[in-house]
Amino acid sequence: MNIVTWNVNSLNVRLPHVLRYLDEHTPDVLALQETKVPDERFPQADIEAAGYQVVFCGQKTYNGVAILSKNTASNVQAGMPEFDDAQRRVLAATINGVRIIDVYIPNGQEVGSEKYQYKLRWLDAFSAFLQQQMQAHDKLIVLGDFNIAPADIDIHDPLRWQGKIMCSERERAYFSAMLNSGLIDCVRALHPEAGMHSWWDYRLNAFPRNWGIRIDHVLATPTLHAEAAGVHRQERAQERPSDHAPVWVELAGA
DNA sequence: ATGGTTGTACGACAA
Repeated sequence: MNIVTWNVNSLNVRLPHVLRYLDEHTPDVLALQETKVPDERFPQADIEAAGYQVVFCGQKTYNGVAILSKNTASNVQAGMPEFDDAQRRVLAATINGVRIIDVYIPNGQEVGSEKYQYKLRWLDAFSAFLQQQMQAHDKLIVLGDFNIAPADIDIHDPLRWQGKIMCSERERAYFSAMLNSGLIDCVRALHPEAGMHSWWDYRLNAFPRNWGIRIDHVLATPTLHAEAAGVHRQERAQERPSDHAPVWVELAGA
């Protein structure tokens, strides 16, 4: 199974990019974040015309997640049952016998801010939700925009970013806990080298300078046997691109 | 230089 995560930063703007990507790469599953589309206006027909099924959970202006797949999704769950949240950031579904959890983890804005506190509360809830999901499913993938750079090797300029949002010790501790629970960071496991960035700021000419950070991740149970992974960074070089590139993983165990 | 760009929506705010 080939699975991809992509923060598209508005599906209204990026629908043509997504349709072309599906045509070029034909992934089995594509998890999107920041669709910024209410459910009643989701472009379901366009995606189905491309040969994909889709489940989605969105809202106006902010957030929003969707899972596109060749095969049917079952046991679809929007949001975390134990965490009442107006922000649409979680969508779980079972596809090809694999539990897939699509996440858009809060950005947090700045360490110490109110939004940072929300990010930490949100991560507390997600940790509990993930633990429950892992107990229920032997084959599980959690993927999406984590807004966490797990280690200094994931940052173009670690000194500049030290202790900043997405790099603070408290945020990284949540990521480490997911690995300690038995999940594998597929891209890092297959690519120990630096430079596997997934996000480049629109500002400061960051992409041409390769001032990137690795904050989009695919974590999988060892039962899924990730055998190849990478970043489709050419998508960041397209006309009117998202500020994130797709991150893909090929799994032999599903 | 603590800079600047994009999306949403039409003025800020989020990222």
